[in-house]
Amino acid sequence: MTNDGGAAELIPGLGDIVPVPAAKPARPGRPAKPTKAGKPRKTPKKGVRVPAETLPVARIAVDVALPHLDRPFDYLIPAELADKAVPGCRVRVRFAGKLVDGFLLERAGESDHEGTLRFLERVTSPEPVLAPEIAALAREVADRYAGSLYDVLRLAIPPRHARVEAEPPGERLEYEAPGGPGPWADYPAGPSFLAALGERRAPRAVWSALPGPAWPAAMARAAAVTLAGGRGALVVVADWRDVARVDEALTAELGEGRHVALTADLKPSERYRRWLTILRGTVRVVVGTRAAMFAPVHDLGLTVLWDDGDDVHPDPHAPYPHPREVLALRAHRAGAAALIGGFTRTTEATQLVESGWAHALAADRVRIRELMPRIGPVGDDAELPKDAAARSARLPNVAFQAARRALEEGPVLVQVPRRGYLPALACGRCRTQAHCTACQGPLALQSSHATPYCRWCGRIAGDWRCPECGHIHIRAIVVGAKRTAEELGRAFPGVPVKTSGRDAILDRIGPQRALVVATPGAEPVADEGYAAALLLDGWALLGRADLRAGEETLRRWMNAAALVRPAGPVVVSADGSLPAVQALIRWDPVTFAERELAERREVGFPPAVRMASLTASPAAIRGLLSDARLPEGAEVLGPVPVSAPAPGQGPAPQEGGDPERERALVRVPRAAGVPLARALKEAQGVRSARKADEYVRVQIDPLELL
DNA sequence: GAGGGCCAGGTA
DNA sequence: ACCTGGCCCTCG
Repeated sequence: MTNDGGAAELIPGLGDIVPVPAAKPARPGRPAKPTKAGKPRKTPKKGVRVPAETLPVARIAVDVALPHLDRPFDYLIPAELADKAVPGCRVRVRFAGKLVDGFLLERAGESDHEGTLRFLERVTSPEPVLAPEIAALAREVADRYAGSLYDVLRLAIPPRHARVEAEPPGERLEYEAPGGPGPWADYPAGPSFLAALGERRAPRAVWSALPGPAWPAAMARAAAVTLAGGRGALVVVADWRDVARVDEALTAELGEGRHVALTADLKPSERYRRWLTILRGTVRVVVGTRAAMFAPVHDLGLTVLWDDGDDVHPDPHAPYPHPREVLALRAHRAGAAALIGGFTRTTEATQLVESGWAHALAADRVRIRELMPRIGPVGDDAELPKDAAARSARLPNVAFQAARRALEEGPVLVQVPRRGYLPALACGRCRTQAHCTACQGPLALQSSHATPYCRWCGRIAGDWRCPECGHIHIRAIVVGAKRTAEELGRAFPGVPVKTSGRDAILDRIGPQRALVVATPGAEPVADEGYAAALLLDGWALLGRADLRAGEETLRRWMNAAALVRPAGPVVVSADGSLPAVQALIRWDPVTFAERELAERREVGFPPAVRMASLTASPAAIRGLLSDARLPEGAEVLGPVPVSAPAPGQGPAPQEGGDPERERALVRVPRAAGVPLARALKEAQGVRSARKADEYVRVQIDPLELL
């Protein structure tokens, strides 16, 4: 900064005798290049290339990973590429001497770059794959998540498949208006929501879906009405099974050829083929998993997100954008409607309602009661059945009896938490989870120390005292289900046992009697609904040392319970006085989420605040933080050692993982989210420009706050 | 991240 | 006069 070329570099006193090369005045910070006398400026060796006659300057987003190079670079379009070099096309350019990929953002008449411009090396394909809407969206997403534009473009634009590109484009099919409100008749505000979609308005709703299998049809109807109004619709769901369900509903609603499904398991060619039909406007309705959030739907009129609390939604690639944020941004930018739906309510969606961004869209209580299952809790101290096999499966008697009766009528779902949850600390007497008195973070024990410490701020909690009962001893809650499908099978001899879990997920099952043992999120849909459901080991889910444990547990329970027939019995093994259990029993996730959000406001946790997590060695984290000009009110927690992988991400902690890796959290008021991202991005840029030794992983709004 | 210019200090 | 290494800056 002090060395800004020209006179500043001169030795005092010699300045007036040393000849100063003529500096380019317009560029402070860049020392003027003294062109050596007699040596002519280097000219490109390539054959004589001339720039295109009109708009010869191409602004290019270049594929370089460095944060400080995250800006467009200007190139000259050679005359022979003038027709192919259209905005949005893929190009190859020489950047810092190397050939790299890029996207042509726009063409311009001239450049404000002072130096000479290089020519584009080639146009990879004239297909304008980067639509202007997506380019602007990607920029905003990058800024929001402290990432770089190209990182987002990599997520947004699938790899090219040349042969597919050459195929003749299909034809756009017309679509007539659908029938009445369909499943939306069950919601008092449903018909007016649909009407607004049809009138090309932009209603935004957080939708509490009724239990049962009707939600894909409801989505399809909303998409159909949007399409009939002349606009496109984009639906994002968590996994391929939900994609298949919505796909089926869309086929029923729209007929063949008016929508596409995008999933990660498609072959690259098929994926690109389908994506191109969207890009080219042949098809304007899309359902897909998270990567579809960037699908370049023409005339976007509606974005839909299902089950926004599902932890598979955020993209695992930097900068880790969340579909809820991205779709909200898109809806906002495009003047499109937005629908965030699920059986439960996340605190984030609740925040959107409370801020006035979206309306709540729910059925009335009478209709909910007609369709919901009958839910009863059994606490830990519940009576065990007399049946020996059921005892060995540690199935509470109530659950055992309910399942036995229900098996007469159809399949019974048994939800068992996955193994490998993190151990949490709780009061030794009343089991209230132990929190840090300074920051409310979860307490943990490290094997070597006897005193618990806070996972977030690192404070030693030697003086812990239970806020509920005053007890001073802490114990570990042992988490992880030992029960197996085999054990349960023995309790119900003669009943076929099916399992659905991580490795082998069942999509759906028939109406025959069967015991279906599934881990949360992997429950198959029963064709005629389950006759009953047992939600086992609820305390293990609830006891997780995670900010979202309550919210997440309720989500998993309700997603399972929603698969049960109306009035079918659901037994949940958890203390009935717990708020999450109460919310389940009353089928009232909204009040629960509102309370949860109010509590987060009190203690300053997301989504009431914005957080960023920084993961690296302590030294690198400190380096980044000292470079970053954090916004007013920013508060740094930690760094503390990264203790274990996120729950649900794998069975056991990787022992021998880098002990140097630590994590710090930065929290700011919600309004300071973008300044925080900008500050961290800038600091990353400073570090990478000066070749900092180590990369710090920055994640905005991390899902896991352990 | 990589290549290049520039300076300093050392060497022929 | 020339070489070498390190630093720092730019990359269109």
